[in-house]
Amino acid sequence: MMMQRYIEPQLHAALVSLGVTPPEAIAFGVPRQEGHGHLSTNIAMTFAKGLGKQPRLFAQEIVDALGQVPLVSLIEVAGPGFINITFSDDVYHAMLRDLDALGDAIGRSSVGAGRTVNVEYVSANPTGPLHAGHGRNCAVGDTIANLFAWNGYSVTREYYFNNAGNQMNKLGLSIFARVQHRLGNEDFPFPEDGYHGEYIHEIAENIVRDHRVEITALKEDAARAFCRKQGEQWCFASIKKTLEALNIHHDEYFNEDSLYGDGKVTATIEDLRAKGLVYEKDGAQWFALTQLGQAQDKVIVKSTGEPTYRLPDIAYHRDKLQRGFDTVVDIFGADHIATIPDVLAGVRALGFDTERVKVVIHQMVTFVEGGEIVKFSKRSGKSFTLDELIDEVGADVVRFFFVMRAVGTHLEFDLGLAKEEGDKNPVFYLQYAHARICSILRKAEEKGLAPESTANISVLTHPAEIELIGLLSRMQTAVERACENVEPHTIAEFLRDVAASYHNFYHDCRILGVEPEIEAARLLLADVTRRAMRNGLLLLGVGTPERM
RNA sequence: GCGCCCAUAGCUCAGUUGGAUAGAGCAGCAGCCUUCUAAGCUGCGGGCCGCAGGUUCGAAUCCUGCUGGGCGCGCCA
Repeated sequence: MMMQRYIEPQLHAALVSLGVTPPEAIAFGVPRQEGHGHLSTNIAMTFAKGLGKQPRLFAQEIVDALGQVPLVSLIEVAGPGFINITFSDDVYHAMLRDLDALGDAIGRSSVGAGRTVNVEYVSANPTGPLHAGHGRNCAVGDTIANLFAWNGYSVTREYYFNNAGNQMNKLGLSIFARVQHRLGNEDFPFPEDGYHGEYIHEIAENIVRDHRVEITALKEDAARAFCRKQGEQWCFASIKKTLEALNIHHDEYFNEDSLYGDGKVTATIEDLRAKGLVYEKDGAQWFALTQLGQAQDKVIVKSTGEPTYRLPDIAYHRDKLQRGFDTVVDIFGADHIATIPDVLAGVRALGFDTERVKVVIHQMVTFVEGGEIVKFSKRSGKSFTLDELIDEVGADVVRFFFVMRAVGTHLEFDLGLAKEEGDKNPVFYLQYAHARICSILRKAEEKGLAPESTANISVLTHPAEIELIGLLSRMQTAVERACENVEPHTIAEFLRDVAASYHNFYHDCRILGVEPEIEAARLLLADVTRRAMRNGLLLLGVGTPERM
């Protein structure tokens, strides 16, 4: 598939003939600069010093040892000692054949075949609707899960939640107070740090409407618990509906509470204690993190007997590793950054290889419109929900905007640009390329033409055609690397390049109505491009419109 | 004060794991539709890659120290 396979064995042999032991994989790069060939290697420069030779001269020795290589039209030494390789068009034609033979599997890889991965994302507690900022975790997490799937891994998408803690009690109390207000008890105090959202009113209203008799008959404790349960159900329904709109579905909803039920929390602290990592101070149990190289010890069980979040988090990660996943991926926002080293140190102390755990931390999101920072919904003045964001700009734009930038950088979400339904919006650029191809294929069909694998593609020699094929041939590598480095934005970048290259090809090379042999070859190239674009968009969770 | 992340064109960001003359989009200017979708294409202008050292054939990229911004630093999660 990749170009380098047409030169690597020969290069390897040439190095051996010069008495050099080649590295396991010879490094190749695709030169940016026109005139530097299709592929380039710095192998001569990396060896020259150790051999006491001048890089350029050694490079020339390698080139001489290579001699003539089939399908290679030019090999030359350039710059400080690069070896630039220019292939004949035949290599591109062979690559296009290979791509076409993949059918709808273009961009897929099997590097992860037989391996399992658990990707945990979203994981918002059911205390309210998802807010707009949650969108990044949703889109990044789901795209990363897709990346693993496209690389052949068996993927479990997991949502971890806690419906038992203080926050849930606060939710219950807030709803209970609103219910009391509606039942005429207007002086009932609203909890100090309760939830003020509009949805609390909505939940209370539902309870009064549907459960008036029950709620008035219950004692206060039971009524509060009832409100909490109703709140949890409402919030979860809301969250799932929002995720559904983004086409996100989890396989597993893991309740933190279940870790207590089956004794895993207790077992975890006992195991840590057995290793001498737990001690008592001021009535609380402390986790001796300093013994594990961390800055300070932390409380792991409060003096009230309740664990802090660290303990169940360690138990949870141990559980995931014990479930046998080869890789465990956590998607967190930057606000959770401080907790990760503690949890990993705990898991490691329990004898697990934390190399298996990949933590992806995405930075925060700022919403901007017209140069102003947007923090609250214009409609309600309350917090800006993910639902509202989807309503305003559409699910495709939401998913794309949240993954188009590197996860490690702060993201500026330009609402003005996102709402733009025209040429300025980057997601439309990609979708337009796809729709444009589909349009051509429809037109071809009207003429009784269809893309055929048997087309004589050797007539594809235009630079725009060659460039497009070269780009498409790198898709699988792009998908593999995006997964390995957990960098979903590189897929967005890659697709932009493919779309641009296709638009160029479209502009320079007429497809329909030219000489039949060329028409057939270009039709096939267009269709291979369509399949690649379609797969890329699916990978990002973005729609693949056939008309725009 | 400590930890993690970030700093690249007027703005938003890429930068192929250390490579050759640092690239896109937007904004600005100038062009291209009697034929396949102009939501497209082409050209022009725009840079001390935050600052200062270091590592080496070679640094936007790696190391150290500064400066400026973000997120954390609880017996909250």
